[in-house]
Amino acid sequence: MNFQIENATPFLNRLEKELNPPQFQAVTYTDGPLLVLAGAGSGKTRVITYRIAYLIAVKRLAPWNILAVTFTNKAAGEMKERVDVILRHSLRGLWLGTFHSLCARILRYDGKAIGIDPRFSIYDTTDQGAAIKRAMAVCNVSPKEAKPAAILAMISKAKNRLEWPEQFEENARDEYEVRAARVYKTYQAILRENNALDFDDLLIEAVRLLLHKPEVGETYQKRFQHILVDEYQDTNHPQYLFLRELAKHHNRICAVGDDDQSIYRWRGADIRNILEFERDFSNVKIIRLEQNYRSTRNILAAAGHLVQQNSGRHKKTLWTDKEDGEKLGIVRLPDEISEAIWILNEVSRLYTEKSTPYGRMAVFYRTNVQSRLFEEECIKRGVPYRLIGNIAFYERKEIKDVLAYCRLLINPADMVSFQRIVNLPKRKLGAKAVQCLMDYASLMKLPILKAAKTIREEKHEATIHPTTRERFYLFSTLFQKWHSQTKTLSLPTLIETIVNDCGYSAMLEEDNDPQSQARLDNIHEFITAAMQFEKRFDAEIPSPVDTIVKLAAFLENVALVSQIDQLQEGEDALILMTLHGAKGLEFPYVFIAGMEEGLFPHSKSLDSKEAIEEERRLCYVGITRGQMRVVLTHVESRRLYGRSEWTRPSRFLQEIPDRFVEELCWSDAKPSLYHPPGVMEAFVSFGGDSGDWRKEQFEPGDMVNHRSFGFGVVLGVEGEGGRARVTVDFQEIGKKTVIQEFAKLTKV
DNA sequence: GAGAATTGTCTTTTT
DNA sequence: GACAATTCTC
Repeated sequence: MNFQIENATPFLNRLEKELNPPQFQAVTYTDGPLLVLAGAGSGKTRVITYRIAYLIAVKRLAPWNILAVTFTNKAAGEMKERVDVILRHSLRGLWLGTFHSLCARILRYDGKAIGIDPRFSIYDTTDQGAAIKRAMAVCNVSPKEAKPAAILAMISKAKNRLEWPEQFEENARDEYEVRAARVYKTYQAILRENNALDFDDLLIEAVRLLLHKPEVGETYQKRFQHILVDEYQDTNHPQYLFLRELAKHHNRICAVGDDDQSIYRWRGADIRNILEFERDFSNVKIIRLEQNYRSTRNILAAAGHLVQQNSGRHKKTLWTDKEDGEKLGIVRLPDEISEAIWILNEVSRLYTEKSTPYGRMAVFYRTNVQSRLFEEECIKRGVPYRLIGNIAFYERKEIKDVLAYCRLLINPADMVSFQRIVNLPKRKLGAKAVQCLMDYASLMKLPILKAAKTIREEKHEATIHPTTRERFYLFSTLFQKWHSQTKTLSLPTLIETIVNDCGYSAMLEEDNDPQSQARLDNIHEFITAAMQFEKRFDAEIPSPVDTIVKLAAFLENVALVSQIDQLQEGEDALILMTLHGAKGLEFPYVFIAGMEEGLFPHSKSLDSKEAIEEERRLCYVGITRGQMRVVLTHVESRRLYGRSEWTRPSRFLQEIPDRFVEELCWSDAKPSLYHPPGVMEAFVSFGGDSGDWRKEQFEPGDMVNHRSFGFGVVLGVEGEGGRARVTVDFQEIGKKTVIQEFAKLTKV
């Protein structure tokens, strides 16, 4: 057995040296189900990776017998890498991936047993949208009486309860739900017709397979002697069932998580999974990891007191042997613009005065719209920044278009893809003709691409004009051609050929849209990704494989790997992201903006206790990302959705005991780290002498002087008096809008 | 079928 | 206020 390591003792010694006692126990306990309650910063990932290594190196397990599940592909990738580094041993056969990718894998191997064609497409949110709209049209439900997204949400919830359309119909309590049930049924029929599964289907079909085909289930149950799950607090019901079924035989499942960091209830995560783990599995051992290696005492205590307000949680007390550190800063500012200015002032200051690299600082906010001001402020000052988690690469239109071509090549029955590209670039195949063809295909039970090909010969089909039929035929021949080339072309060249042959690149080159070049670049990036994928693929599977198989594997990868790792290493940039995006990360300096009632906690969570508790956990997650210093900002009035409103400070601010907090207020005369010049100095004087700069009226054309921005010319004035917003073209830094009473402008 | 006008939406997000 | 999605108009 070539994966064995000759001598396990050095490895064991190393474990004892590098892990604290509870961590060591969590890595080496293998007698039964294990729940590791790992507080923030307690070395959770470490435990999982070392445990995998331990199982292979000491327990002599084949990688093949281990199943490790994570929530994101990024986490999966990092984990594999880390185990690689520890073991320096082949991990071939190790199943490590997300729930969705592992379920897809099982279904491709064994889905046949429950009637699933292994070539199925995976539909993402956009594809689902197209399918649901079609289903609604079929059922005569207009998008006005029910929003497609709302119906989809209902369906997804039903699926998470494992309710098939029939049961959903039975349980329907009113006319609306009865109709929703009909749409659900039709939607499922459409997916089946297109040989497609949506994300929820991947999970529930895998569960169905395991439950109803014991002979299939058994092989997996026997195979996976050890199962490891990360972020267990975020599992939903089908995921729980999936694990429970797979763990049946060996009963050795190790779940790692932190109920205090459960922040995805709104998308189906069931916190009860982690709270009731002991009930779900027999003879459970619980290990708590309570030593935090990340944050100072003040940060930890503040976060701990905050989250303590929540009911129904596993009790645990995090501790650290680090020093107290600085208190948490709380800053109150007049509006969201000064908030961005203030935070960026701090960032610049830390950068210049303390030589803190930008990459060691992060700004978190509750909603994505808040990011804009920070982004603008960064641009104005030339501070490099990295906006995390906006539009995913594979969500871009041009990429989805190319993907649709590829998918149709693999799965000729995929109507959603067909519909997307049949007239893109323009082929004079309008919506009506396409609809007729789709009806024809459904009627004849033909894959849509086959229908496009044969409709030319269909003499009885009078609804479609012969010329149009010819065009459909022409379209289908493209795919025939590509199919014949899959034997000779490499994966990237195949995709390139597709993009060129179908006229897509020509279309982009010809039009005058300034975005087109960027689109072309994105497509090239996509082809590069295909190239890299092929390289990896060839390394793992050395025997020659038809390109069509690689394409299928690549699409699978793309469908499940939503966004490429946006946090590039070695690049020094300020990190901007939502609090949700922050989970699992850490930064020496953390700013959390928008600590106001209605924003954080968000207005949509104010009327439910559970929702508020989730917001509180989110705040806990945010604060515990900080290693050295955490500053929370809130504003008096905030402009949201076009209107400006007065706000109240977030309740979370009051829930942190005073002794861990210092109010950083502008009237504090002593200059401190959190009391930068420029804008802040304006605040200082604000309380004291009322200089005439407050009353002064500026007009466009006035020459002015600013304490830190220097000389400039007024371009425009909005409003009156101290609150007026004055736009000035500064000599040094260019155009900028300042609020008169803080900017302390003087006429020259 | 393309471009203009209007309407509606505005939490978090992975798969 | 910003943006996307839909509907209207030619």
